[in-house]
Amino acid sequence: MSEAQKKLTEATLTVGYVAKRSGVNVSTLHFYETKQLIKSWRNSGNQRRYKPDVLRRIAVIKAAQTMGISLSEIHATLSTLPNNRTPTKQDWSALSKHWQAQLDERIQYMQRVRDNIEGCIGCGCLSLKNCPIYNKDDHLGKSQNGAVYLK
Amino acid sequence: MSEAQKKLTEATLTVGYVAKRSGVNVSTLHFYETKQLIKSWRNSGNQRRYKPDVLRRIAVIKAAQTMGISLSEIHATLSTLPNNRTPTKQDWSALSKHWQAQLDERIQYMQRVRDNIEGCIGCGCLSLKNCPIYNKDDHLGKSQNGAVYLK
DNA sequence: TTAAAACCTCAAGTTAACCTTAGGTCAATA
DNA sequence: TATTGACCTAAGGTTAACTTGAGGTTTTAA
Repeated sequence: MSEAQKKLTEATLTVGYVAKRSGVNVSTLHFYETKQLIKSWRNSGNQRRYKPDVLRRIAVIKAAQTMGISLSEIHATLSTLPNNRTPTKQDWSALSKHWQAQLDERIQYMQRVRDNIEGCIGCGCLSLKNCPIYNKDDHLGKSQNGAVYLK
Repeated sequence: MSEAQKKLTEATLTVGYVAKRSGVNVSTLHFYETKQLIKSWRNSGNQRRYKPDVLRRIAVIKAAQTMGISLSEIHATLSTLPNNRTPTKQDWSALSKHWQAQLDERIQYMQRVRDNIEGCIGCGCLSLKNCPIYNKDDHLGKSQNGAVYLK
């Protein structure tokens, strides 16, 4: 299908509209594009145009960030989505399953921290060698640092 | 008297020793000092010397960071410790209680996210207005962003 | 005593995830 | 048609929490 036909048959969104609908800044959309988290094409005047499913994509990015997943991890996971077609509900569901598991791990780790923090602060394990908090035996400890932004 | 003996009798620690014992870099100790998280005095040659309780302080800082508490929050909490005497076990215990509560909140929030993420990704709340994840009604949502580093 | 190891300060670099600004172009509307 | 608002790029700024490097001093140990 030609570009012209696409525009006629599918709704195409401007960057300003997408920004308003998704609640992120235009600059963030630019930024996400450089990070290959979203994509767009250009109209004749070099302005960005988006397919509507970019909105869900952004929502997913934001949700994942809320879970403490970094943009690079998000990028990795998003790139498992089908490239040739608009993702289905099943596609998105699989993503959420993936992240749910990560989140479960993090929650368990936090619980362990919570349950040990007092003893740890009160104890004499100054070298941090025996501290249960520092002995993360699950692979959480080995994973690259994932910042959790709870804003 | 040798410096080694001094360490035994007066228990004053050098920056290198503290770094090794606590597992952080010397540069980090410098940095923490500029942030007023720890303190030291200088010997005649302008080198830092520490009281042994700096080790516990560092352990606490690290533990709090593990819980996702920012250095500025840690600074605020640490400054509630008595200034005039070495903190007792009770003092430290009070600190841990304080942070435990915060951690509980974060865990609950994460659980809410986990329990809602699939529905949220699958649902049509593209404006993010009705999404349970974005409607953090507890004061977690209003707090300054606290990065959780799970390295 | 003297060389190596440990310290010192100050400035600048690093990473993530954006935001801001400058200097222009494009598009919508009165 | 002309103006205003929306867009564009590229570079540089921001914050947190550190790290690295340069250039010089102090301590320790053989």
